[in-house]
Amino acid sequence: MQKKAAARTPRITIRDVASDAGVSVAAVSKVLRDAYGVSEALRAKVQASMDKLNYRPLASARGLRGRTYTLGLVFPDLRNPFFADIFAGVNAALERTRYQAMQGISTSASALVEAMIDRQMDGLILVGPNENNERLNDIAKRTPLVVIGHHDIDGAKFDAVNNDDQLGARLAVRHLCQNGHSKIAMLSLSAPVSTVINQRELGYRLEMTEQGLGGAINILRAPQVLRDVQLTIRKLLESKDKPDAIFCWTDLMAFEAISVATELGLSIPDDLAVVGYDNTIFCDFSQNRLTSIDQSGEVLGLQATRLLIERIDGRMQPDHFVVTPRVVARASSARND
Amino acid sequence: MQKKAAARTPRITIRDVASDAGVSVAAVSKVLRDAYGVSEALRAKVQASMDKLNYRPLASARGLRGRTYTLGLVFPDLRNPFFADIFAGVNAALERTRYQAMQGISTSASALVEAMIDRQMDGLILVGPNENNERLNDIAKRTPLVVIGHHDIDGAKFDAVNNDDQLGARLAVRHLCQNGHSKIAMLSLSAPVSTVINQRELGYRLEMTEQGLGGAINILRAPQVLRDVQLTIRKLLESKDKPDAIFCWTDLMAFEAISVATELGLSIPDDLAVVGYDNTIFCDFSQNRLTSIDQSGEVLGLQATRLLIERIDGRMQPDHFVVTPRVVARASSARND
DNA sequence: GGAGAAATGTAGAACGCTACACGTAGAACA
DNA sequence: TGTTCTACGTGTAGCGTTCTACATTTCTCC
Repeated sequence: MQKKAAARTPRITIRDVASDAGVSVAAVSKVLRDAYGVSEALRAKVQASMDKLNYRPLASARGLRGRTYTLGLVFPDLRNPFFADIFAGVNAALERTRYQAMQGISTSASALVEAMIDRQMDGLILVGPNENNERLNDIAKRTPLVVIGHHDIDGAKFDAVNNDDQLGARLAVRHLCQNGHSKIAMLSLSAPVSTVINQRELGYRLEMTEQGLGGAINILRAPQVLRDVQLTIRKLLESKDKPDAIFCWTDLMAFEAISVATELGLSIPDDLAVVGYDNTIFCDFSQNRLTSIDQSGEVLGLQATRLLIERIDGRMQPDHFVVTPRVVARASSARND
Repeated sequence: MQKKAAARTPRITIRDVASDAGVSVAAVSKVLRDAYGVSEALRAKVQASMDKLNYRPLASARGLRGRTYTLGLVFPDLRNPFFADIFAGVNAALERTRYQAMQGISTSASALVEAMIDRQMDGLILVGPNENNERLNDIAKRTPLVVIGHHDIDGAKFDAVNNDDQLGARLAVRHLCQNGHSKIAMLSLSAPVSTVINQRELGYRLEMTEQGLGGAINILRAPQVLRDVQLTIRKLLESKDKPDAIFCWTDLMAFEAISVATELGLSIPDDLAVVGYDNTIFCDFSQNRLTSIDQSGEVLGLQATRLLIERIDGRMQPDHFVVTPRVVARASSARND
C-alpha cells in the first residue's frame, strides 16, 4: 500500500522532554516560559534534556493557548528597496528575542491582515497602509498594531511611527532654494491617496510660500505605473513653464525623472535639479548621484518593533514616534548659478 | 483591578457556526474541507452561517491536526529588487487558492528555516540558499521543499527551479563578442560560494574558450559589501589590461561598475561595455540602459510554487524545472566598431 | 418487501502546548 | 506544638480544529 505523504521524522514534543528529564509536562512548560516556581536544579535538568533531544516548541500549539512569538509585517510592495531598510530595522530589534518576523505583500492590506490574524500573529506592523482610521482601529481591537507611515492619528487606538514628512518636504524645497533654484515642481502620487502624500504636499506648499515662491507652486500627480510616470514627467519637461527643479515623492520616481530628462537631452543638475525621498542605496551611484531626503527606514522599523512588543506586553495607551528627516545632498541638486 | 491585556473581540469559532446552523461541529469541518459526504442542503446552510458570522478558521488550530495553508519563503536579502519578482510570481500562483505566502529574510537560512518549521509552514521555498545538499535533504525530510537557484541536485530529495545560469553566462559573452568586444572580464562573487555562481563562471569560461578568447579569461571576485566591490572594479579599470567589456553576476554589481567607470571618466559603452544579470526594473532607466540577462523571476516563483503545492499534495519523486534565460540588449553593450 | 449498499450526519479522541488549581514539604513564626 | 507561609512540582482541562469510527437514513435492485 502506497503511503499518501512522506513518512516525515516525527517531532519531539514537550512530553518527550518531560519523560526524558523525568519530570512532568507542566514543569517543562514552566521552564519554557520562565514561569515562577522553578528550582535551579529542575531548570538545569530540563534544559539538558531539551538540548539533548533538540526540542523546539511548536508555535501552533502555543498559539492555541498563548503566543506564537511571530510578528507580521505588511508591505504595500517590494520593488522599492526602501522597504528592505525597514525590514532590516525590524530584524535588528528582534535579535536575541524569541520573536520572529514574517512578511507579506499586498496593496490591499485588508485580506493580508486577515490572513495574518488567522495565523495568530502576536502583533502586526503595517507599512504605508491605505486604510482609514476606522478600519485601523477595528484591526487594533483584534490584535496589537503599529502603523508606519500614517499621519492621521486622532483617536487612534494603535501606535504610529512616522517620518516627519511635512518637514522632509520643506527641507527638500529649502535645499533647492539655497542652491539657487526657484521654479520647483513637485511630482506626487495620484492613485492611493495617503496621509504621507498629503503631508509632503503640504510641506512643499508651505515652504514654497514661505520662500516667496507661492506663484511657482506646481504639483503633478501620477499613478505608480511606470508608463504614466514617464508621460507625466515628459509633459512637464516639454511644457512652456518647464521647472528648473523637481522634488519627487520617492527615489524611484526621481530616477524616472532623471531618465526622462536625460533622454530629452537635459543635463542634471544644470538644466534640471532633482531631489528624491528615501535615500535608498541607488542614490549613491554616480549615474544617479541623487540628492534625497533620508527618513532612515531602519530606525522606523526598529522603533515600530519596540512599540509593538511593548503593546503585546500589555501597554494600552497609544504611542507615537517621530523620526526627523534630513537632506543628503548629492550632485543632482548641486548649486546652479 | 487592572486588566493585563486588552479585552479583544473574541473570535468566532467553528462551534459558533455549528450552533448557528444547527448542525454538528464535524459537519462544519466537512464543509470547510470539501470532504466527502456533504449534502447540498447542508453545505448551503453551513455556508450561510459562516458568511453571516464572518467566520474564519484559525490556522494554528488547523495546523495542530492538518495544514496551516501557509507557505514560507526564505530570501537571502531584500535589497535586490529581483527578489520582488519572485515574490510576485509566488503570489500570482497562489491567487484563488487558500494558501498564503509568508516571507522571512536571512543570509543564514538555517535559523529561519527552523523558525518556519516551528510555525507549521506547509512547505518551504528557499531562494539561493548557501546550504549543501545534505542539509537541504535533511530539511526536505521534515517538510516539503523547493529550492530556487541551486544546481547541485544529485540525489536531491527536494524540488529545484533554476535558471540555466551556465547558458545565461554564455549568452552574455556571446552577445558581447557579437558586438565587437573581446577583452571581456567577469565580475563574480567571492564570499558565499554558490552553485549559481559556479555555473555562471563555468559558462563564462566555456564560451570565452569557444569564442577563441581563452587567453582573455579574467574573473574577479568581490564580496557583497559595496566598498569592496567598488575597490575591485576600480582596480580592474585602472590596470594595464583594462577590459573593454565586463559581465557582472548581478545588475546591482553592474550598476556599481557603471558608477565607477563614470567616475573614472570612461564612457559606456564606448570605453567599457557592461552586461548584468536579472534584468531588474532599474535596467530600463536611461542613466543605466543596462543590457542584462533576463531569468524571469516571476516564472521562477510561479513554477516553484506549483511544484511545492504538488509536493504538499503528496508527490514523492523530485522534480526539476529550468527556465531558459535570454539577453535583453540595451545601450550599455551597444556595438563598438 | 427486504437485503445490501451508498449517502449523510454525529461523537469524540486526538494534536502540543499553556495555565489554573492544587498538593506537598520545609521554614518561619507564635 | 501547631499554624501559616512560601517555594516548588504536578494533574488536568481546555484552546479550535481535523478525522476516524460509527449510527442513521435513503437508495437500489431483485
